[in-house]
Amino acid sequence: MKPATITAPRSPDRRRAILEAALQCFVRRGYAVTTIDDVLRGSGASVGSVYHHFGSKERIAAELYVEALRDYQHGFLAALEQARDAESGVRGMSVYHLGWVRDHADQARFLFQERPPEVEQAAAAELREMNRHFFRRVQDWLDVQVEAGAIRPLPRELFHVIVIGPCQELSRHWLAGRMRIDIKLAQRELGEAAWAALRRRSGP
Amino acid sequence: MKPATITAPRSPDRRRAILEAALQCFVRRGYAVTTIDDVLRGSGASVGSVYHHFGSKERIAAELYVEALRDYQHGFLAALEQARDAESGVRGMSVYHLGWVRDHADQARFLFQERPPEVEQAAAAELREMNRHFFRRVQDWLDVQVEAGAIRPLPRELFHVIVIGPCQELSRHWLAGRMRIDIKLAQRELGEAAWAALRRRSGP
Amino acid sequence: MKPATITAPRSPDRRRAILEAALQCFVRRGYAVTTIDDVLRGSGASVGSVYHHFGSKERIAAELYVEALRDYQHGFLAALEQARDAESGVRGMSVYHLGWVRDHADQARFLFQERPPEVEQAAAAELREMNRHFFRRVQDWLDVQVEAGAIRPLPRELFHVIVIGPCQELSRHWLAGRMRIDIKLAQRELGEAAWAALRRRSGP
Amino acid sequence: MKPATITAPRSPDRRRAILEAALQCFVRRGYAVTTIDDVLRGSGASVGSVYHHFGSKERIAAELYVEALRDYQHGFLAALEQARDAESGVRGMSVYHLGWVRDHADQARFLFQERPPEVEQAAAAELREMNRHFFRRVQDWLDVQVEAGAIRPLPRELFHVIVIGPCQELSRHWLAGRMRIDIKLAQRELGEAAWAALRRRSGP
DNA sequence: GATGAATGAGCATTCATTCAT
DNA sequence: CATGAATGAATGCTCATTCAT
Repeated sequence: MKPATITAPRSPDRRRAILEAALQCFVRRGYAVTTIDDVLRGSGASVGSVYHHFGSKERIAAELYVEALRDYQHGFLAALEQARDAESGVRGMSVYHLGWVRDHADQARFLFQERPPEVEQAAAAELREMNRHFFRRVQDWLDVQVEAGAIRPLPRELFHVIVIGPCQELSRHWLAGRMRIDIKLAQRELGEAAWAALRRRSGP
Repeated sequence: MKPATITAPRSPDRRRAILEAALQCFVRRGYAVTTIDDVLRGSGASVGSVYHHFGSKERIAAELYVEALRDYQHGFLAALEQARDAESGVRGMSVYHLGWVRDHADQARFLFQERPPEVEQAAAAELREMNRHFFRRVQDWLDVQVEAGAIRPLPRELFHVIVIGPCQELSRHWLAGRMRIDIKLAQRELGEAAWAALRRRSGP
Repeated sequence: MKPATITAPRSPDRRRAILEAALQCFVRRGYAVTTIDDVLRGSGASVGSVYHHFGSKERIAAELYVEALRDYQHGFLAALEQARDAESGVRGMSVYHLGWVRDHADQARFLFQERPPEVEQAAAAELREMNRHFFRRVQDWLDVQVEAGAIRPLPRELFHVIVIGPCQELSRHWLAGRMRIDIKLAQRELGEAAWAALRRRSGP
Repeated sequence: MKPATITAPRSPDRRRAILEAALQCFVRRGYAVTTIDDVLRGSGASVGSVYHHFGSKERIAAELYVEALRDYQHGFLAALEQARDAESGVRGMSVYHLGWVRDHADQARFLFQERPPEVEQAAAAELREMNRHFFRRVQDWLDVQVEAGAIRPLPRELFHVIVIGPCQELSRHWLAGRMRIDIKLAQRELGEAAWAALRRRSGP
């Protein structure tokens, strides 16, 4: 008599294992240089299994890419849209970005450090849709704040660049292990810097 | 095992031609994906010649990397050290970075977008030395300004990140052709943003 | 980067076919000068298949080397240990050596004529073990005969050299086709010579 | 005023240096695996210089081969032909062979361990002539001894093999560093063994 | 779903050799 | 005589992918 343990379906575990091993490899050695064999060794799967589930190396990467980006954007919008005012919104972006990077280091490495063109291309359709939606909502929020006079008018490209740029730069160094800094401190200071750079200044 | 046929035109610029072709390739297709053959076709050199001069694909890239970084850092320090005051120094960094990127687009693409680990490693010794010197001098300048009360005290890592981060982020998008913006405008606005974020604020 | 076309006949003897083709090549042209392509043509396998099974050219050779040596040593010990007395033991070694060479000409060529250092090194661990066991057992036999007064005492290194040396020298010439001689005759005469050189002589 | 030192011609030194470096390389790494570049590094010569003097890698080796063999054979015949009787002749061969090997270790390694077919072929004409002369004279000596009843009649191939085989086998092990033995002892014992194997035995 | 042997185009690199200076 | 840049065929090996079991 078998005990009543419910045997979980193999397949989802396999997929997960493969994705996780692949992420490790992409992030440690780089996508272009990672071989399917590396992924096999890391996941315990067989070649056949990998190709059964994903069909190609590109598509493994594409799946990881989309998954990570979706998670990042989802949280970003949630944080932004529940902000009470312009200042907490702007500061919140820095806080969110750095927090997400800290909590999803490998996904962040893959998303922000590597951008293998083949992969972006393989995920292009889905990416386009996601980005369109994401940037529209960020822009909507921004337009409201500018109209309300809380944020100074700026070409929209610069807005994103001013807020996220420092976070990204810091993230890159931090993720590469080239910079040891307290993330909480960075969240505060980069939020402060972003707000200082964007807020509407009345006086001189 | 039998040898070549006819020795080709002895060009004193073989090295240069190879470096330039390689840069083009690395930047268009990516380092990992560029083949020596691509470089051959681009430069008109023969395999043997490439290996005679550089010894490996890595070392071609390393040479390009060091060369580009040296040029960037040299100009950066020159701009910084001839600045009259803190404000023009800070604004000057944004101006310099974006200007250098615009004027050396391919070198910038290679330096800032691609960072193949093998290449960094191949150039590691030289890089370490260059970076040590560079950051010491930047830091020295910064210490003076902070001491003089012109710039607010900040962990040194954040300083660089706040000034260069937005420029880098914008550069990346611009170099990737994903953003069309007037560089002069960006120089002004990102300089403004950086200065707003760093200057010592007296009142609220 | 796109893959193969049609999977070829799944032969359980792929390994064997590769080993045999490789032996032919190594022996005809020399190990260093044999190309993987030669082995491919000789075996009908594909590059991938060869590397799937062996991993490197060296390891193909190492496997052949160990296999041949094992066979040689196994038979040698069997012959030695079933010899009735010292004389038949000593004569038997010459007989065995020359017989084995005649019956395994290509393996002998590989084992005794070529000794590519890379190959010995690739098989080093296994070889060391085999040789230790082999020489211990030969030495044990010899010690008994010397103690019994049938063979004159000699530094152990010289014993082997006196018995096998002439066989080896003859084998080399014979295998290289530089000497045409009746092996049976050589077995008798070299056995005779070895015995004459080793037996304990009573009178002057 | 220059001092009266006679400046020796450069060329012979260069040739020597190249030959010596080549011998080292051939012997340490193997002929097939030695590159012209190895020889350059070892000799301080330039590619051009090597090709000026020798014309090809093969011909460097051929020259070394012939030179070594000539020296070996010359001494061998001298020793043989000044022997007073059969016994001292036979013993003398072992003594000479082992002595030459000890005194010309690298040349011996090249001559006896490596026999790259290309090299033998490149020197074929000269070799044929040398060997013909050498073996004729050895045979002549032998015929005399057999006719005089001092040495038992044997197929001529076996004669050489019985005398030189043990020396060769020992030399190989000794040259490879696999055997540490006193050469004087070996000379005596292998000479003894050879004589025991060849002398005409009167009684049973 | 899983497995792993088989495939072969493609790649980085080596190396003997030539020849203009 | 010496030098070393240039040549390019050849080589060992990798790797994404297929497919019979």
